[in-house]
Amino acid sequence: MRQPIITKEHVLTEATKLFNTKGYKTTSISDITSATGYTKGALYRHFDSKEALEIEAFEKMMGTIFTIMSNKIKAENNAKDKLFSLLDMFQNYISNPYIKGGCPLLNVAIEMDDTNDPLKKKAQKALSILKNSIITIIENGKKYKQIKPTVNDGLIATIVIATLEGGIMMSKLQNNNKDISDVVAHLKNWIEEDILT
Amino acid sequence: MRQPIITKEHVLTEATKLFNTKGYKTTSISDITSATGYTKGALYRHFDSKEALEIEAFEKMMGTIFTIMSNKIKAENNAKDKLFSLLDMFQNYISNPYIKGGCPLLNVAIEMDDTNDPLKKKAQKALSILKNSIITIIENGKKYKQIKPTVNDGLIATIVIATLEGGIMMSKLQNNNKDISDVVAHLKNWIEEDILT
DNA sequence: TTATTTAGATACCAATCGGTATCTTGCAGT
DNA sequence: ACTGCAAGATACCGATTGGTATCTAAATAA
Repeated sequence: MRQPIITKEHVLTEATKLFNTKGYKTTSISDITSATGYTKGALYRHFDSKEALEIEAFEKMMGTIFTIMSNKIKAENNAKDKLFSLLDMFQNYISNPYIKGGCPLLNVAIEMDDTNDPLKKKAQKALSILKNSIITIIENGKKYKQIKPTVNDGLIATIVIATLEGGIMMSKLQNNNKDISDVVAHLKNWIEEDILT
Repeated sequence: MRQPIITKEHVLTEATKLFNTKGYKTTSISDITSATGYTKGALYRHFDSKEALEIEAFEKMMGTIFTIMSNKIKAENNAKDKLFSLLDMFQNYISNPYIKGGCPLLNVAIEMDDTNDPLKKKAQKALSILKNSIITIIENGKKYKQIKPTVNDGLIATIVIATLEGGIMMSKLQNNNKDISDVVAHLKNWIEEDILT
């Protein structure tokens, strides 16, 4: 049975796991072929190059995360619950990740930051989407008097993202849940005391 | 003129730069030899393997940073100034780094987190040293009534480190100083309002 | 001055890298 | 049933990987 769509999806899925755990440049084509059981010929029929596969894998991961995130945010009806559900998502991600290997954005940011690799631009874009969704929550929260009108939207988004990503790094390095939990608890506290009305 | 000590130092310095920018596993021996002008024969006389060189390079970087950090902390004589000098150090690091390529601890943590590479243990150790130096500042600050006796030392250290490392990631990804500056300003604010007496 | 040690250069190794050209074969359309 | 296309396998390419064995020559000790 030859099922090209399934084949492509299978390759993409396995490549995704490998890139996010081993790293993009340190994952070889043969790592992917031996993980899928398909050959190089099959892989290169569906993807123009390793670089194209890397990009598609990253975008798939971020697409998955942003879709889930968007649904969780929409499911809540006030700024506090929206922000908290986003924080909970990051916390749960460590113990029960949709994709193994930690945050794909953080991984690409660190691997590509000193390069001109196309993935760097993709990561910049992803970070900007993440930041904007937090800013939007806060803006709407202000409109409905749930959030102090004086706070700086962009600054809050930056602090939240930086703290979460740093917490992920620490928990992953130490195979802990503690650091990300502590970080999320602290952010919730901070939001309650300094951000909400 | 043959100067083995200088040669080894030269190789180690160039390897350090390459590892911290390109990544450890993606930097090849020939990258290092062409950066130094020395040959593979010279390199392998001074280092048993690439892995040994990686470890020595990482420890050199962390040693440099911890030495500078320790001096800056010792130069201040109260908890607030000690903490602020540490924050300033991280902020200045982005615009004027001792070692190019961002925080060596963060880089290794992300590259090695899903591996059993010996560098992972080294990074765990480095994180623990960093965390303990913050904890020590806070403990001493409590002793001299500069810091609220109720605060949780370890938690503060975790929040500070996570936020700083996340800020570094964001600034490096976007070639900014803004994110790390915002993050440091926020941490200073937080320390003044919630931590100090 | 001569002998010994050793820093560093050169030349090689098998294994693997990303990529391509070619070939076989399963499947859809007629 | 036959034909044509495309999915996937196989075999190859030159370049590069980390590592080693050998050789030359500079520095040191006698």
